[in-house]
Amino acid sequence: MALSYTDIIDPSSRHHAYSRKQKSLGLLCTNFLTLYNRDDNDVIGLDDAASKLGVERRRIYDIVNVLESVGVLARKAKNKYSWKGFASVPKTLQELKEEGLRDNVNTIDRQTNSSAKVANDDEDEDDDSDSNPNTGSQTDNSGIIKSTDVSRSDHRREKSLGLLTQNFVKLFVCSKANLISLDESAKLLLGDGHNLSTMRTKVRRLYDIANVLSSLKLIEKTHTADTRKPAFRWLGLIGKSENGSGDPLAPSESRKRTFGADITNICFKRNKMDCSVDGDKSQNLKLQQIKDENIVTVAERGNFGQDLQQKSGSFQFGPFAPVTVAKAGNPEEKVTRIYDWEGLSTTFRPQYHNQALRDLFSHYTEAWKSWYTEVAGKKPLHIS
DNA sequence: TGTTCCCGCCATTGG
DNA sequence: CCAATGGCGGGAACA
Repeated sequence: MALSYTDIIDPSSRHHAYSRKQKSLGLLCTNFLTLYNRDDNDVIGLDDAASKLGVERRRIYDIVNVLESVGVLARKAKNKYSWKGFASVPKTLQELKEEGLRDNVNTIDRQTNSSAKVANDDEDEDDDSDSNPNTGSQTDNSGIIKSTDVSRSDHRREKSLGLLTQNFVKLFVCSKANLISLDESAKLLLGDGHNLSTMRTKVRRLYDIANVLSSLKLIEKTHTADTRKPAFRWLGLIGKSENGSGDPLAPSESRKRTFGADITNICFKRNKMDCSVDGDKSQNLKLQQIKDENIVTVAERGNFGQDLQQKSGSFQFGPFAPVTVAKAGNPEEKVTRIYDWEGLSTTFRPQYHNQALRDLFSHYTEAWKSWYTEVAGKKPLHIS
């Protein structure tokens, strides 16, 4: 009653009916990340992903779309996506921010959004001028800008999951608010013409997106301080770990997980159950423990459970959690890690409440990163 | 009961 | 024309 048995079921699983949690988009995304967030990932085939993850193709589209919206992936061609990694997330966020600010003049409200509307998507498309495959290397478009003018047939785009994701993210990045409830953001993202039905649908999508974003740890689920209403808090680039290159444990050991046991879950149908996965119980912990502490701003460090859930919970035997969490008594929470430079810049993202400061810092970070990218040739993507 | 959100039908789009 | 893509909302797990 009080506690759900699902959290304490025995490892070998008993009967149990179908469990939704095991098939959530968030988990799927985590697995996806686990599967592809490694060194050289040339191209990611949707079919490949679908079969490896043991899900239907439709679901892959879902996560891939939001992943792309944040910059983790880039669409290469039909059925093919390229892995860009978390390293390109900051850049994307920055672009989104600028775009958002530019789009809707000054609508930055204070903390509690009141009567301010942010990012209203009208009827027509919002002609995002950045839909080109910018491969992280800034500067001029290298070649592939064939977008003479946005295809006007993209009337469908306006309701796409991808765009919704970006707008949702803009909501956070453009305003100072760190806490937003879904129906709130749905209301915001929806003009005013809000039909109950329309709202509901929008919120459904938002749930989907939120789950994936949570998996990426860009946001976290919580509750509003005063109200008991559930909401999502923006985490942003706080502690991006694995960058695919600075990961200490990747090498030597089996980088190519030989045990795709749980990543590849092969159960379908709602009535079917029993995924016979041995390690999924630890994933069920979810992130409930956080409770809410209105004081915590961006500094988030207390979600070890989640961290474990993502990494060790998925596969591997709970390895490098220590490096990440290390200290626990450190008040200021500056996860000092030793990734590559990008990781560092990310980690040291200032936690000031001052928007201007953050903005400025972001700018410098961005500039530096661009430079680094060029000089170090981090991303040898240069066609022409 | 209200909230969360997975499933998959089927409209679109692209080749 | 067919295959890839992806809205959309019913309705069931969950709290």
